[in-house]
Amino acid sequence: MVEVENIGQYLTSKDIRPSMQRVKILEYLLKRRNHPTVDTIYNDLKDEILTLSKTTIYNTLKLFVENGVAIVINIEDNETRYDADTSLHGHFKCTKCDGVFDFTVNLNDLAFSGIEGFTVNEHHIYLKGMCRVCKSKELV
Amino acid sequence: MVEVENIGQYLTSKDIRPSMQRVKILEYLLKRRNHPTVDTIYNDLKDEILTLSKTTIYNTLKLFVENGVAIVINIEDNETRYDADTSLHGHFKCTKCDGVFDFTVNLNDLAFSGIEGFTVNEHHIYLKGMCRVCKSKELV
DNA sequence: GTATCTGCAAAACATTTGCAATTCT
DNA sequence: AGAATTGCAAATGTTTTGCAGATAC
Repeated sequence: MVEVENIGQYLTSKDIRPSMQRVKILEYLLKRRNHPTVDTIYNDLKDEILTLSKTTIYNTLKLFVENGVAIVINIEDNETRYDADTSLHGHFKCTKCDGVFDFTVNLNDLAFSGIEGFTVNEHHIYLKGMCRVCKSKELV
Repeated sequence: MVEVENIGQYLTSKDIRPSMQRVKILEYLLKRRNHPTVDTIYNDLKDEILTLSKTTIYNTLKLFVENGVAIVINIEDNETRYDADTSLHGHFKCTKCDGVFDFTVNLNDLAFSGIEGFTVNEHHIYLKGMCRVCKSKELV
């Protein structure tokens, strides 16, 4: 669910008690859509939630992932990012500005061979390159 | 190149001096095709190369990736794996046996939308689920 | 003999764990 | 009160860095 009007209600429907920290973290993910790391979330929320600890962010994100509220993005090996959009979509990372962008994946246009008979539960599709904005800046 | 007859020559063509450690590590990757972590490589080669250190494996793999001899596989957030097959293909991880399998990906232009005008340099396509062997064992 | 490469030890990071204090119901 | 949650501090595990010795050209 990317459009969430009542975060507390949404968390409850996912069997997660809506504590203040959990609501704020999910709200952050849904509003920013910046595919943040734990560190990014911590730095952006620590002024709003003065007692916030990284442990709580780790605990919360783990809970979110287990209960289908968020997914893990492993587009880079030295940073684990999170996304509250759990629908099937791809992630593009611009190696120039380090931004991560969502894109639509049409599975019907992707043909996989060599894993016939396998059961697929998760799709992770990552692309890397240069985004349009960085490309236009290169031309200057 | 997955079929490499002369590893030393191949490394030289990639501007990498073929030291004994580098040749052995690449040979390992090409023969095993097991998408290993640094730790796996270390444990499998330490008896053959008694003085081998993990630092050398880290150094070597970094060099391989920079020079297009290997690619990084980030299918799991707690383990960085490597593959000496640098051609476009996908990786399937069985969450039951933890095996990683290669598969062929046929990319169609229509497959991705929302990143028009972006330049794509790398494709990372990861699937997770259960492999055929583990599925057959489940039925018992 | 000078560059490069290797590998030990220490440092740097990210993540997890143990546990006590706090907060909910 | 009792259960769940938070957050500090310590532990763990992986990767990087500094550097001295070994090796190659």
